[in-house]
Order: sequence, then C-alpha cells, then structure tokens
Amino acid sequence: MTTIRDVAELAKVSTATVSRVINSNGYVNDGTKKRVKEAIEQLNYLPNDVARSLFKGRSQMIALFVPDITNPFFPELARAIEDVTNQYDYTFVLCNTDNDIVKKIDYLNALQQKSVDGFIIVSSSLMEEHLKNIQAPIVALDRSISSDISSVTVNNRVGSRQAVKYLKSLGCSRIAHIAGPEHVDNAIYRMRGFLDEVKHEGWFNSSYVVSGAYNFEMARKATVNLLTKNPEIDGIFAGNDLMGAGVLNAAASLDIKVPEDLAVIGFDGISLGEKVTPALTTMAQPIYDIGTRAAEILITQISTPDSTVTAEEFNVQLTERQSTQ
Amino acid sequence: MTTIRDVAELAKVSTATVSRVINSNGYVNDGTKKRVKEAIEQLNYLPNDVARSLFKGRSQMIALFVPDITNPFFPELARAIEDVTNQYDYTFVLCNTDNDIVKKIDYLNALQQKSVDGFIIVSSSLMEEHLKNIQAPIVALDRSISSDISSVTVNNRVGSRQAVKYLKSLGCSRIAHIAGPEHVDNAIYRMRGFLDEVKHEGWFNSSYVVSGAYNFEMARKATVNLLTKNPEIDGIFAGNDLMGAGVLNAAASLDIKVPEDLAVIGFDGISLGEKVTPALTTMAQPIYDIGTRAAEILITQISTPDSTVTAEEFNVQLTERQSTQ
DNA sequence: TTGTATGCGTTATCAC
DNA sequence: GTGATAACGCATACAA
Repeated sequence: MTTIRDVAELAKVSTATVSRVINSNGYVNDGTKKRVKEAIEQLNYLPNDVARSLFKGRSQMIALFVPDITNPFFPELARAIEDVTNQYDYTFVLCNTDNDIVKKIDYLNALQQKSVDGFIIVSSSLMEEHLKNIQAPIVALDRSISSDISSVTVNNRVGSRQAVKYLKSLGCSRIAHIAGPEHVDNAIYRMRGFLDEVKHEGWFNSSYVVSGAYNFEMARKATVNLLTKNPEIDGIFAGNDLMGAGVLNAAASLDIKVPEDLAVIGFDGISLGEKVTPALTTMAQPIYDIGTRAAEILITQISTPDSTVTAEEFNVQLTERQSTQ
Repeated sequence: MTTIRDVAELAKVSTATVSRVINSNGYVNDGTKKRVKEAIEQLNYLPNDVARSLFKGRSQMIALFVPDITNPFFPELARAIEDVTNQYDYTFVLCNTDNDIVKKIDYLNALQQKSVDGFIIVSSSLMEEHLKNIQAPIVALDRSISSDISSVTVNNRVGSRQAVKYLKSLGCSRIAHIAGPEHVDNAIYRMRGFLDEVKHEGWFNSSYVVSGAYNFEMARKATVNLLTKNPEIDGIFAGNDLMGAGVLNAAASLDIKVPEDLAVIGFDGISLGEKVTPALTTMAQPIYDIGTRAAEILITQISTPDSTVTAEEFNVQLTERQSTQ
C-alpha cells in the first residue's frame, strides 16, 4: 500500500505538508499544493483510514441494529439511513441482531472496539444497563429504550385507534386483533389502541386478541384458529403488515372472501402490502422519514456531544387498498 | 477509554506481558497471567481494534455488496453470510449498491481504506478493471465477474429449462417469459433456458418474452400488457420470484384465475413466494447454502492468500405451490 | 509557508 | 518468563 510518506518523497515535501493538503488544513503554497496533488494522483494514493481512526479516536462509521433483516420493514428503514449516512461521508454498517441479547452485546462491543461513531438501534430487549459502557451516542428507532436516549417513533396507539375506527366505519361489528410480541413496546401500544376502541363494545371478548409475534407464519396459524372458532369475525386489525399478509393467507385458505366477508388492515406500510392479493390496507408509517430523522439526530449528537435528548413521534397515515374495500 | 497500559500498570507488568495474555501468545507465568486477567476484568478492558488493525493491516471485517436490499432475496442471502462471518469472528458489513457503479466504487475505496479483509459481491456492472486496485480477496456471488475471481452461482439455464418443462407437463401450450435485466448474466441464462425449450415450438413468437427488470412493478405492468394482447397464454415463467409476484398480481387484476387459467412459476425460492396468494411455485435456489459457501470460500482465501480460484455451481430445485396446481 | 518530532494503542522482536 | 522498544500510517504542536 502506498503511504503518505511515498507521496511526500515524490513531491519532495514532508509528510506534514501532504497531510495539510489532504485535509485542507493550514497554509500551503499553491505551487507545492499542486505538486502534492499530482503525486497523490500519480501514486493513486488513498489515506489509510485505520491510522486516521487511531489518531482521531473516531472511525466515520455508523451502525444500525435491526432485529430481523428478513422483515421487509427493516431493509426499507435501512435504505433511508444509508442515504443520510453516505451523504455525510459515514460508512454504514448494518447489524442483524435476531432479537438475541447476546448477539447485540457482542456487536456493541465489537463495534465499540472499532471506534464506531454512533448507533441507531431498533430493540426491545436492550436496556440502559447494557449500554452504560458505550461511549458513542445512540438513537433508538421504532422502539424507545430509555428517557436518556433520543428516540424516533410513531404514534402507535392513536394510529391503532384510527385503524379500528376505520374498520367500524366500514360496518365491521366483530373486530379481532393479531398482536405483536408482548415484550415489544410498540406492539403493546398497538394493542392498547385496539382495546381503547373495542373494550366497551358489547360483542368484545378477550379471545379476539391473539398473538402473532410480528411473524407471518405465526399470524397465519393464529388467524386460522381464530376464524375457525369465531366465524362471526368480520374485521381484523393486524399489528403489522407482515402479520396482515398472514391474515390474508389464512383467509384464502379458509375460503373467506376479503374484503367482502372480512376486512383486513395492517400497520407499517411496507411494500409487501402492495404485492399481496388483495392488496393490504394499512396504517402506514413514514418509514423513509423516520429513518432519515434518526440518522440526522445521531449525526448531530456525534458532532455536538452535549446536545439534548429528544423524543420525536411521527404520525401514521391510513392507506386504503383492496383488503378493506 | 482504558488501554493496555492501564492494565499493565494495575497488574504491575509490562504491556508486552498483557498483550501475551490477551493473545495467548508466548510464555507467561500462571500467577502473572492470573493477575493480568484480574486487572482486565476489573478495568473492563477491551482491546482497541483500530490499533490492532493498524498494526496487522487487517480489520477482521468482511463486506457484502448487494444491488437492492429491498429485494427479499438479498436479506436472505445476507443472513447466511452473517452467520458464517460471525462464527469466524469477523464483523459483517452490508452495503447496498443500488446497482450504481459509482456507489460501488466509493464503497470499495472506503472499505479498502478501512483495511476490510475481503468482499463478497453481487454485481453485474463491476468489471475486473474496477477491481484491479483492490488488494483484498473477492468472491462473486449469484453473478460471476471474471474467470480470475471465485464465484458461487446456480445452474440458471438448466433450472429454467426444468421450469418450462414442468409447465409443459402441466399441459401449458402457450408459455411466456418475464425476463430480468438484459445486463445481468443470470437473467440472460434464465432467458436462454426458456428459449431452449420453446423456440422450436410452432406457437412460439418473440412477443412472448417481455422485460420485467427483476422488479415487481415493472413485471406487473408488463404482464398486464402481455396478457391483454395475448389472451391465449396459459403459462408464465418469471425470471425471479419478485416478478412472479407481479405476475400473480397482474393476473388477479385481470380476473384471470391462477392456476386454473394460467400457471405461474418463478425463480429464487424467497419466502415472499409463500406469502402471496396463490402461493408461488418456483425453482428454488439453496439460498442459505450458496451464501454460506461464498463466505467460506472468502475466509479460506483470506487465510490462504494463494489459494486457487474456484467456480462453484449449485442446483436449483422445483418447489411446487398453488400457482401451478 | 514548511519541516521535525511525538503520540494514537497495539503487537512483535530482541534483549535480559 | 518478562520488559523495553520499534513500527503500523497518520495528524498535530511546535520550531524554524
């Protein structure tokens, strides 16, 4: 590999001068600057980032932790973050944590050892105590971690109420909910929003809430069960779109017509919802915006270490498709 | 941050000894080893990987380039590679290239500057000339790059012939193909496999091949067009599952019944195929295996710099689902 | 405006 | 068995 020394020799200057040219730092004569640039060009020189990182204590890398890369919600989120980080000349590192606390902590340590500059984390099992040894700034995304850590989320509870109200406005009179994992805060909020709207209805009973663990297959099975036992159900609010797709699949396998006999609404607004038939109505999150915002907040915190903690909440929006009309 | 020097002072030894303990390198007295380990424990010391990388010239990082992270095929592939790299104590870096040659080159340079140890690349636009300045080993995955670069692929052409034969065996007598991008080698092989089976058929004409660019929406539109102009078509072979989903969507919008009036088969075997209704029959790649294998080959090449170039080809397998039966 | 010298944290070589 | 020290490639403080 060619080093700054090679460039210095070729340009007949010291390494300090080369460094000044590279970083546009301090005074350097136009003539020598030109000579240095030519030498750089000629040698095809690229500075060694590892040496830079060692000196600076920073690596120009930002990491994103997601629980499950195969849930399409997260690649869409990752895209947004990647765009922003690239724009600010950071290298983007995507880590799949499998919701495994050990894997998360391993990643945290490995990346901290590499002087990663900041973390954007989607996690419900990571607590403040796990993060106390982490020096780099952290932004929680999609799920909050603690009041000391900035977060970007959506109005899950209100959005879920909207979803149920919408089903009611279509004439649904027996509405069920496929819930996400019990330990995930946004899943809890979505369930609460659902309950807010139905718990005082005469027809409601607790068997109308079943768990689908934010997973297609679990949701499919749960729905088959649910609809077999309770054929009177005419509306389902799925806690996310992946499970919404599972509901549609279950309905098809039971020969239940959607939307005629059963209206289905999901949550998230991932593109999978447009690919299934019938297309899935959903409470869409502004996925790209929340990803972008999280990245911006993180980058601000990196450059301004004593910036204040913020908790931003975005609104979800009803996107009507075939599964409800 | 606590350094090796802090540990050395606390344990009343030199940094050299601490280093020996950390790396289980050279002789060190059991008693002092114990003292050092206690000091490490007490200070919560973790070695600085940046300094290590600088010294060693290696970073223990492996990068994967994918053209489109929102195509579910690639997250599934990434999962496999991540599993292997973690197992060998590498940090895994996922890069989304958007099929953009500039972005790819930027990533290559940025990562080479970070002393990344190796690359696994899915790309059809990256040529040998772009890679000539890259020191680290490279493995091409899903698409080959050049005969000098190891690759892991599948038998696209033969697999495609199987797909078409299968449609014929079901009684299809007018079969069309939704093709992938023209500049992607596996898309070309899949089209050739299709043509191998149909070009001598009396009914075949070139308007039965349309482009869907490995993209859901493009495939959907192309299919609507195709089926409107050629209502006699009773079988479609989509170049990948994402486009297969587009075909199903188009058929539904035209009120064409699948599989009764139209049989549809895709290629890839991504989980999306199980989520759509009807579920998509496909020529399934062993996604996890090819990812795993690519990672293993790369890691071998990293540790054995003069290992030989290999080109491994896996077989695809018919997975029958509702869209054909 | 430019050069010299030092340190970032680690590992490996060479003494002892 | 253990310690002192040079080196990895770079950026900065300080001199000149």
